[in-house]
Amino acid sequence: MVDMRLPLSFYQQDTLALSKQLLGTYLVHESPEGLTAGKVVETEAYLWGDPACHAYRRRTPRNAVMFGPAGHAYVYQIYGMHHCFNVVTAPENTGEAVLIRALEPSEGIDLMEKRRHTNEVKSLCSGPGKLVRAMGITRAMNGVSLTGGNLYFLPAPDASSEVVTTTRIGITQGADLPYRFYVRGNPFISRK
DNA sequence: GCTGGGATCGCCT
DNA sequence: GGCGATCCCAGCG
Repeated sequence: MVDMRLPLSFYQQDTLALSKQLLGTYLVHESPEGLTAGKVVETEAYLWGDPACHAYRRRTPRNAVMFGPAGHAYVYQIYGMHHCFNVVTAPENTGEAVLIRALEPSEGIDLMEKRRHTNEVKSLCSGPGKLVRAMGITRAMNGVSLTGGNLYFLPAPDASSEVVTTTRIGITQGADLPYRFYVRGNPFISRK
């Protein structure tokens, strides 16, 4: 059987380009509890020199993975209780990443409902903290490869849909930068 | 050592 | 729509 997962070269694209390229792809997690997958419908870019980026100041233990090679997972805890999942991009020693903000659930919806304690499919993955929970992604997966493990992306099967570009959510620094992207009209995004 | 704030969510009004 | 939960860690002293 052919391994369809997106290759390393996919993640070595320019970060803003990749933020848009990721829309329509499928994020898959083969966990011990079962397989879950969803279509990426909302992303945000965090760039080098961008004050909202965790790598803005310097390399620290928390953001170290962002400075590593592209195609790895950066998972961090936020507000003491939630986690966010990012795709590391850019060459080594350049801290850039794409935050995955929302998925349209496609596989393992029962398992997602169990993990999220809700049966409302529209809200299973409609936010960065929610999708991490629904997909069974944990802090222990910070730094894992997206090209050689059980967490990976599959190519977008359909023709690309219309992408809306807007400002990012929940930040104060760099709030005016147009680094948020989502699939127009998709009901599974975190907000308009 | 301390302390303030954060790429959020869900419940309450 | 507003706010409290909750904790790691960066930055400063």
